[in-house]
Amino acid sequence: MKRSRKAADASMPAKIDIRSVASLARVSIATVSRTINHVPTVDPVLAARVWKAATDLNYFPNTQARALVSGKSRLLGLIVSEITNPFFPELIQEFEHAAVAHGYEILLGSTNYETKTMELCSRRMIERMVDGVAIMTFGIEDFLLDRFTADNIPYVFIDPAPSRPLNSVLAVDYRAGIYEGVQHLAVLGHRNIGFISGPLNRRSSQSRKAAFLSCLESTGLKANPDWLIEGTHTLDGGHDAMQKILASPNWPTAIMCSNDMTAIGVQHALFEANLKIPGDFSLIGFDDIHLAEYTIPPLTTIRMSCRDLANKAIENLLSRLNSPEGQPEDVSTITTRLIVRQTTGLPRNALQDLKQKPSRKSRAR
Amino acid sequence: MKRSRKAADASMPAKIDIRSVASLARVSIATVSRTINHVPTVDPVLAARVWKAATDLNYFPNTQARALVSGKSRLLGLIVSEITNPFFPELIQEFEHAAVAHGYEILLGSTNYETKTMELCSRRMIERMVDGVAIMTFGIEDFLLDRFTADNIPYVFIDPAPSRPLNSVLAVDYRAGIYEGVQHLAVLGHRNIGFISGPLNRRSSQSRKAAFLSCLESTGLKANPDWLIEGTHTLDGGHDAMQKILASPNWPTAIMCSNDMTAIGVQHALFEANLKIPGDFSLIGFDDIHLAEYTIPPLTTIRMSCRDLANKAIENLLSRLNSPEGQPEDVSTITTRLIVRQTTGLPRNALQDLKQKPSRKSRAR
DNA sequence: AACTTCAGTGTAAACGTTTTCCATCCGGTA
DNA sequence: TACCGGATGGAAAACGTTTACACTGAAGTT
Repeated sequence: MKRSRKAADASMPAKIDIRSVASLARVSIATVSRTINHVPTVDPVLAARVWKAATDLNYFPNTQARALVSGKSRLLGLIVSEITNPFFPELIQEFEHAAVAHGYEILLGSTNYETKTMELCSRRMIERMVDGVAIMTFGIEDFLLDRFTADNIPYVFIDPAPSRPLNSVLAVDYRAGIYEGVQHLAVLGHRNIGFISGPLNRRSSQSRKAAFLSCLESTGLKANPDWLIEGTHTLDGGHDAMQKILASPNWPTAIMCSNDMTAIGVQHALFEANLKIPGDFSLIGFDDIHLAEYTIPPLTTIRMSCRDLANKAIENLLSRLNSPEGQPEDVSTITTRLIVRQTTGLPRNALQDLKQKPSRKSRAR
Repeated sequence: MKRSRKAADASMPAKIDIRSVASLARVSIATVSRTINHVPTVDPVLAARVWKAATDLNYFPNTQARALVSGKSRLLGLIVSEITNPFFPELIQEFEHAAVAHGYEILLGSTNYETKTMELCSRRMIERMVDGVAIMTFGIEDFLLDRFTADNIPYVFIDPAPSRPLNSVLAVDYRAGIYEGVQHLAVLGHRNIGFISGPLNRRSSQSRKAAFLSCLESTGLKANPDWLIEGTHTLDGGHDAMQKILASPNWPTAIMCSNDMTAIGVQHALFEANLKIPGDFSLIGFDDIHLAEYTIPPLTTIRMSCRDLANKAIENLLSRLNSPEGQPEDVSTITTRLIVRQTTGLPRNALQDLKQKPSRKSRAR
């Protein structure tokens, strides 16, 4: 009665805890703890007995108890936008890989772009005492960040949060890749380029759009509002956005998308409309998910290395975790670059134009 | 000195725990606990004070401590094969949705088809004291199952594990959908059908292959070993498998795939070889991931509803969790069915054959 | 008026670990 | 022989909760 809250009926297998191991190995629980934590001062003979007992009993230490007393959960939080966008599984996999390499596990949260869900995710991270958290999605509310700070949990953003310390941001150089993309199109002869963004309540969507606009300008091209569509970073979003562009009075000759899923949606809208890629429209995606190689035709896209992203995030978190006081680590930068495949080509009617007004080509330079 | 292990320097924000809430609300910690756990007997006046204090302090209860003492983590484990196969994120999302609806969170594990990783995942599940676990991937070693049993953790499989209790299996009726698929092809006139399986060390891969073979037979068709390829359930695997088939002396006129990613890989191999779908080859996938609607052309496939799968798994786990002693729940069955899109059509040379030997068509019936 | 109930509250034990501190043991030295 | 110091092991406190139990009043019953 004393031992257990529930009546322990004989048929029930005995609980396997540190005490069972200790008694089987004929040592104290302290010695068991020291042994499995590889404290060097324990006598090899006892250690051997402990290991034998532990494996015989199939003993797994209880992480919750461990975390509770040590104050370290060896858990890293990862909050992403949407697990069904293949970019994130790839990121998650890299993140997990890097985490495990450093002896951590990950606790995953997916916000589905909802503020409420984001709050729930953050709560979970705190309740489960993560040692650090990587926020790979849009704006988190300040009171949650304050709560992280109060619990001394370092966090890292994928994009500049203006109000927050510099050592907690992972700066992505969207401009590099997007500039390459715009240049690539311009060189092919495209002058009219549309852009389908992600949901604009996300900082990273805004950044990508802003980068596009700025690159357009520095290439000497003008944006047409009809071709600047807010998408949702989903297949359906890309499809619908392209239909809107097709419904506009003039058509661009090329489309850039804020992510690859959008681009695949665009491909499909064009397929339905019986328009050819790159014959009728050139298309550039963003992210370079594995699938991009496998679309028909394979997608020209801008690569943002999720391995880089994951490694830099973990590195940042870990260094702040282990250092005395979150010193101002230099800001990590993630670069992006164009991967040319088969969805970009000469603009529609390029040959025809060439024949009719041969002067234009030379004028364009 | 007594209060804290580390010297508590004044600059450090005070820990927010149940005690802080209790003292701010001027009640005992028991009352705080009862309030936040919605025990009905607490005086509304005090409850109000507690809630106010909790929100003022931004208090989140520590899940680890909670789990430790109550013996319930309110965590459900989910072990999948491979997070980068889009079927699984869709499944995970459904699973999480259903779990949250019942007040549970999920702990995710991804095995990448490696036995070692599977063991690590299972360990984590046990160490973190999950209340139940759904195993949506291939064979787990017996000693791990025994450990689950020892800890009184109910588990559920996606496929019959012969040696295990019936109430822990989720039986998928692969045959229903595959039969529809084979029939569909046969009616179109296909007599030579290839099959690209998943990795055959997985029970569910074996089941799908066996179902295909059996359906082929009952349709009166014969299997050709050259067209029975073991794939990997990945894009690359599908691509490579199709190349093998193209290298064989005779070509089938249709291909069925054990999952959609494989089918997309096949599409790409055919694109590279400049062969048309469904003109040269008809193609059927399996799973019906969201992407299947978006391939070019859209993929005919066999739907296995991951919502069904997730809901049934959770239902099963929960009912065994709450019932006195794991009573023999009736086995849940998941059905599959054909979704016809645009990758299936008449066999290659069908019209030609028709012209040349009109008798064949009638003989075929 | 003296019991019984009972709702509502607080105290303290438990959960399974880690970690501090102290006791013991050993060999070596004076 | 007595003493010291360095290993090494064990007892017990601590982590932040839940929950069994005991206690308090007030209300209802005789």
